Amino acid sequence: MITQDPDLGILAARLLFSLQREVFARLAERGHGEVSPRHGAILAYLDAGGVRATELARLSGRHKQIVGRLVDELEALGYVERRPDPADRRAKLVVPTERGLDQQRHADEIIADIERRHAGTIGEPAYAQLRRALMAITGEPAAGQDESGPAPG
Amino acid sequence: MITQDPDLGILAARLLFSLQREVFARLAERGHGEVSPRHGAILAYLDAGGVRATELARLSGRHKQIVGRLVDELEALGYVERRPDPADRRAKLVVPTERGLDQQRHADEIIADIERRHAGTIGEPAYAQLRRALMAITGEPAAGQDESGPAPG
DNA sequence: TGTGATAGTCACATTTCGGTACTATTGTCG
DNA sequence: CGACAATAGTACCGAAATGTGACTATCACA
Repeated sequence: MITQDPDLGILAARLLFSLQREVFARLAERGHGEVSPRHGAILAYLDAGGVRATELARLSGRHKQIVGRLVDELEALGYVERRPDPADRRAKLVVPTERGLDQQRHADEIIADIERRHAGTIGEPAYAQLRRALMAITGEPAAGQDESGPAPG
Repeated sequence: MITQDPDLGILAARLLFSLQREVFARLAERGHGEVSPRHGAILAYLDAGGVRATELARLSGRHKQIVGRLVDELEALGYVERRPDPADRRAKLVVPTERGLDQQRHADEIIADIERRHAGTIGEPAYAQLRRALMAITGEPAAGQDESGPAPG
């Protein structure tokens, strides 16, 4: 419970928030200072082919109203646009713009850089195994809330 | 970016939020349904000897006003109490009550159970190494915000 | 064709958060 | 010893984020 032997929740919180801090700070240096970690829940799941809002809500674990609002903001900032889904006239596809794709490329680079640094800290094989272990443990997208709330006790 | 090859942020978010969901759901079944993940930032760092609010703010990465409010709530719920710090008359120690200690014991059990399950999934040695790797990578408490904000893109 | 379910949005209330300002106390430096 | 900057904690207030319920349009299926 103490810093000496932190529980899994503390470790996960540290991992997530230190990553968020660094990613968005470095994104800001590269001309993407208007997106906040809040938008990450959307940005992280964008696909060039477009994704439905409902699917984004499912993946990110947020309510669809919140997804709608985040998409509004990203649309106003020029990161995504809404296009009608040819397969379903009720639905709209959230598609990244050129700026959105640029953000995605930068975010990928930054995260890759961070991952390289971690690999350097604990060794390539250990890092590769960490990644595999995390993927095995966290099977599917978190269903409840995906992006907020404190660490468990 | 896609579920197939999720980035580190997505993995960290899944790990944290799935853990939070389960821990607090199971705490609710054990008579601790009034504490929410928000309180986790405090509960996770409580110590029977008492911790100063400023220290809790530093550990959890939250503003001291927020820590004050969370402590207010936990105090009203009977989980902690404020005692004057004999070493500094400005400061107060946040000390867990018997109920707070009970919550801590339950939370520890639940987390231990989850960790056992994970160890069963990927194997004891792999899980032990996962834990070591996480501790090595996440050196000190997250400085910025510790407990909220979406996943990075 | 009719019925229930789904995609998305609007509007409202509630909760949560961040910044400024303030008091009390401490430590430090002349 | 006395002044002054720094720290611990709190109160207040506006801003931001979230959650709920209701509504329209469209789809799927019987």
